[in-house]
Amino acid sequence: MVTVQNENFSALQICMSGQCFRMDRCGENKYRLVAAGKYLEITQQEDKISFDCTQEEYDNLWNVYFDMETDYARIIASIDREDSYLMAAAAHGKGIRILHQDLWEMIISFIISQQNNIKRIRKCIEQLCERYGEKKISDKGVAYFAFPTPKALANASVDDLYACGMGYRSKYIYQTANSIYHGEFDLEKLGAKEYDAAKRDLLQLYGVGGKVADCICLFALHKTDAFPRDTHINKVMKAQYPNGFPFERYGENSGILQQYIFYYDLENKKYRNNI
DNA sequence: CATCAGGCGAGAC
DNA sequence: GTCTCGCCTGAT
Repeated sequence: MVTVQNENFSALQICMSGQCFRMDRCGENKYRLVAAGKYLEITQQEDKISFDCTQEEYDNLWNVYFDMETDYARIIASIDREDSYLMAAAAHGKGIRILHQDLWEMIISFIISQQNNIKRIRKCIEQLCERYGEKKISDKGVAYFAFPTPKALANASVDDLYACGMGYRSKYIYQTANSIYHGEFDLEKLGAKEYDAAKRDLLQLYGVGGKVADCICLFALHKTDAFPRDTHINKVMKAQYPNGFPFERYGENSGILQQYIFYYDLENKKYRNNI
């Protein structure tokens, strides 16, 4: 067990911010996650976070995965105090962090995410993992499925993927998995590139358009200047930033602010629906 | 029953 | 380059 203290970490907000589809709440203050082929449980009481793993695993994996060395309070402090919408959004989602997730997993996950809702995206991904991922048992004896390898998905037919509930995205997954598995698209070279170049490359993948490419850049390659625009963000931009979002001011932190806005809008919607 | 979900590709112009 | 259209599926 590794316990750390951080005021800008909320396991709940990370679950709900929609960047990670394989982390969820499993108890009052408990959360679980499958990432990097491993299963992790987290308990959080206010700013005290306990990771149920060895110190070595924390240092080598989760410390990076959860972006623990980045000072999110400083980023929030850089927000224009006269921008009351952004101030409120950041205050509300101050425990969100931009995760360092697996590139291949994010490519497939965000292809699935298009024209889809978060609940069903999660279901689709679990379906794929159960059918094509390796079954594993954690140190504590919990059974889980790792995310499928490129080989496993490349060997699935379009019909198989259709049967898994991927719908019209089946052909995208099929072709993208194959072009990656057969080395026609090289994942290795992407990380070193700048945001613009990485995005341009990702757009070559069948089923990856501008929004999905930005999500991959932000959540896997950690290009925090990527600013994914979905239907919700577009609505907010229109309502709150009719003259444009101040990208020049926020530069490489724009993507982090996008997550605060996305989560804030999501929460506001829930609140409105519960009246 | 229509509309909408964290869009995208294809084709028309 | 910009616009329109069709698309799996489940929830509301």
